Amino acid sequence: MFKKKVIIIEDQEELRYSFELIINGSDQFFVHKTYADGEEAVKEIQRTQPDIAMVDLELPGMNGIEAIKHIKDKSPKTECVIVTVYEDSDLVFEGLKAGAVGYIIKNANYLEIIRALEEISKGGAPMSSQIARMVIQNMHVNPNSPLTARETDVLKLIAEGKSYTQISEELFISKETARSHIKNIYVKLNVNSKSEAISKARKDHLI
Amino acid sequence: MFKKKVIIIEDQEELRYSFELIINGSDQFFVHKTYADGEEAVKEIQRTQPDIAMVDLELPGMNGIEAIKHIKDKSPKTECVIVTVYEDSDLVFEGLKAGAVGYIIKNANYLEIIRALEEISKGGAPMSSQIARMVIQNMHVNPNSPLTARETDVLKLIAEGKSYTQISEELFISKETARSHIKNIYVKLNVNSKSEAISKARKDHLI
DNA sequence: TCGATATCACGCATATTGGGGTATTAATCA
DNA sequence: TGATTAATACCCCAATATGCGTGATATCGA
Repeated sequence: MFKKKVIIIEDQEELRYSFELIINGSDQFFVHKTYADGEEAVKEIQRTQPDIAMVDLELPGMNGIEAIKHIKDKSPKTECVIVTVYEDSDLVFEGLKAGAVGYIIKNANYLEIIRALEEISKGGAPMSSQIARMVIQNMHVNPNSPLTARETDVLKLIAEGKSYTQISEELFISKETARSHIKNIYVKLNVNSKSEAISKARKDHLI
Repeated sequence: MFKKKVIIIEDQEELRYSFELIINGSDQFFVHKTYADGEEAVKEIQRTQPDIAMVDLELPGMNGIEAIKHIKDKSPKTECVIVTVYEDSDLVFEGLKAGAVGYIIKNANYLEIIRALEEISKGGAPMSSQIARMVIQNMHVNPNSPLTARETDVLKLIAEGKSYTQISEELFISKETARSHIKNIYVKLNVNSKSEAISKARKDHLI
């Protein structure tokens, strides 16, 4: 079995070196190269095509989020893992959205780092239960919706891009009834267009 | 320190009993009551107000998803944790959306169960790295968007519910230019309304 | 340097949507 | 039982969005 190729993007030299030592000490991974900034790593990414990129979020110049975006763009198979000191920052969240699959805290020990890389290798995602909670919270639907069940049905169809006519057909009601529901939805959500309703609904996790 | 109140909703008697034994054996949690179906648990939930509810997804009658929704509705402070045999089913995903904060597999051992409950207690979310990956995958943005940068800007504003006029104002372009971009977006996404564009964009994670 | 693509811009006809009303029925609840 | 709410349905008119056309400029890569 081949060792997986890892690159490290981390501006703190000490940390960079210690990660490198730990990873090169394992029998499943090896560090191909380390970088002190995102620019150079991104420049070479198409050639290097590493299996895993460990990316610090707080980088000088190009930040980690941007680096992750570029990496996933030019080398989609590379799995990015965030390296950060912060436990529950929005930055981590943004990094995950940009394409990272998990994160490692900076003072992780030998075992935690290797275990995280192993999890990535077998298709999992390393993250603390706190971050997991944050992510899950973000996908919860609001049980205290101001909308009625029927209005929620209609709103879901709006969010699927359906027209008045299509909505009325799918719910077996007249077009005018669909409109009535939609008008009520607009009043309750304090909006006045379908797109605004979708936006508000997503923001408030109503659907 | 008070012990946390736990209820168990699980139709398999053996499993129900073994969970109960394990949890009652801990010094941080106690089982207040166990249920073989969702209906009865939901009926009593307002009175019982447990700290944690362990909910099987494959229940006779009312399924686990519905049970979770009702529980979060009538006792929002109760943290629900999914109990299931399946590792990466859509059901788990639905359960998380409905309000669960994590999940436990049915053949988890003593330690895993207690650790999961502890994580919930301290505000985390217990889940396997596979489920975590699934959840994260679901929030990734697609780096291979067919849209240009400008079109993506426009699409984001559409998704925020902005009208042609508002979009043109925010981007300092004429209304007609905004329309041109939108027309191009519609062609590329193969849709013909703003709502449809939003729907497609979300499905394909373009924004 | 040619061709493709992105960006910007205008007009007109038609379709869809939104604002403001009104009204009936069934169910729920105080 | 009387009041309230949800769900259903219709009308008119104005505003907005969409379809189809046309065309200019700038940029980037073959």
